[in-house]
Amino acid sequence: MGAASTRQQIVEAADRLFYEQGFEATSFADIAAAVRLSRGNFYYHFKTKDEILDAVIALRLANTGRMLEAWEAGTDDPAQRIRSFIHILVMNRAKIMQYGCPVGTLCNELSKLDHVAKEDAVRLFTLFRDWLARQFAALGRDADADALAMHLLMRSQGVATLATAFRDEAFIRREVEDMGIWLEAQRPGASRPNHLS
Amino acid sequence: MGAASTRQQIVEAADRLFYEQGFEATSFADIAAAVRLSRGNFYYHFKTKDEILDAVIALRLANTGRMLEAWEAGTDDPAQRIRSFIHILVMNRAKIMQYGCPVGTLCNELSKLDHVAKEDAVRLFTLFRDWLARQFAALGRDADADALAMHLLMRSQGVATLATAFRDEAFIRREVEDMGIWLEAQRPGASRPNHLS
DNA sequence: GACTCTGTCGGACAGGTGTCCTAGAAATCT
DNA sequence: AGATTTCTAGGACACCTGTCCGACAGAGTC
Repeated sequence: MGAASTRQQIVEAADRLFYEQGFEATSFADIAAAVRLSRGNFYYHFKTKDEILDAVIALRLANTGRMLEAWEAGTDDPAQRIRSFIHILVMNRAKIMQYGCPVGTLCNELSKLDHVAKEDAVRLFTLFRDWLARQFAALGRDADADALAMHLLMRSQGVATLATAFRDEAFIRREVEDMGIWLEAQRPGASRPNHLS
Repeated sequence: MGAASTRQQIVEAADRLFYEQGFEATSFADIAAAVRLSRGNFYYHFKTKDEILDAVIALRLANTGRMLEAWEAGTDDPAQRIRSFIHILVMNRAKIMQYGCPVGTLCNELSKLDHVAKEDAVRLFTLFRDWLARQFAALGRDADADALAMHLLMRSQGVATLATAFRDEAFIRREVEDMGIWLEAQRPGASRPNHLS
């Protein structure tokens, strides 16, 4: 098993632990135990804990990018692509009810710690934001595409937070359905009492 | 200065620090320094860190309860009361853009830590939830009052999370305005394309 | 064979953690 | 006044943190 594989194992274990326990609450020892490696040996692969965090964020950025590309390749209908985004709330409901949204909770934690990697973590949000905005633009909502993207992002974040607090699966499904109805109302020409929703 | 006052000072400092830095990232030493007390002396007032957390949650529950009562006493119009709730996003925008929502971020952190006080923290959400549901019921939406309350809570949580990530005040104001429009559409008899929003 | 490079180990290091104790100051009561 | 309770200071305790080092095993190269 070469170095690349070990390094990758470390990053993947850190990715999972940072999500499930939080960045601060996860120690070198935790990650070492998960990969079954001696703690001191980490110094060879990563000089500091922040370096691991950078690697984890880079991994998440890559994974997210691939996911968005797959959604884009899956269909030509922008609305259908947006529905793919909405659907992750249902697909990942079990983990979300336990640990929240990986992006939102990480950004929150890094903000509180005033961590240097905070901006990097926000790039995960930006990835979704820009992708969603492109879909809304393709849907014919060029003028307010970014506002619509932020609105949808906001909804998914709010759903994740409350789902974690109340562990309420029915709530997730109800709000996801409502997001679908909202999305339908965004098609140009549809009757829209609200300027956003 | 008696014990009650010192104890209160400790809890208030812990309240602020838990909000700004997070529970895990705040040490006894941090709180001691903030109150200008010797670290070891904490044992007299609080046996463990969890006891401080309990006291902080109790303080927040009391403060929140008082705030809700004040909103209720301020006007007889349920819609106006709900607008008071929505308005805290604008009023506390500076702190929210830096540290997020005190309730949401605490619940997220305690969920990840699988902390015993998690349920107590959720009671802060429940306080808002039940209060909002009562207002929606008074507005004539008895059947789905709780769903509407959760929907509004979800929106405020989502706005807080994204506002922290992007530090975007215009986004807050735009979404707050949209929440006002949404609220107007919830009056019984108003035209509503969505079953919730 | 000797040599280098890569990867791993076990442990050392200084410093911080939550917790806990004891001695004494300060306030209160009789 | 003396006695008693309330509060505080300072530091000890064992443990854990992120960081870092020196020794060494194995593979590949000359």
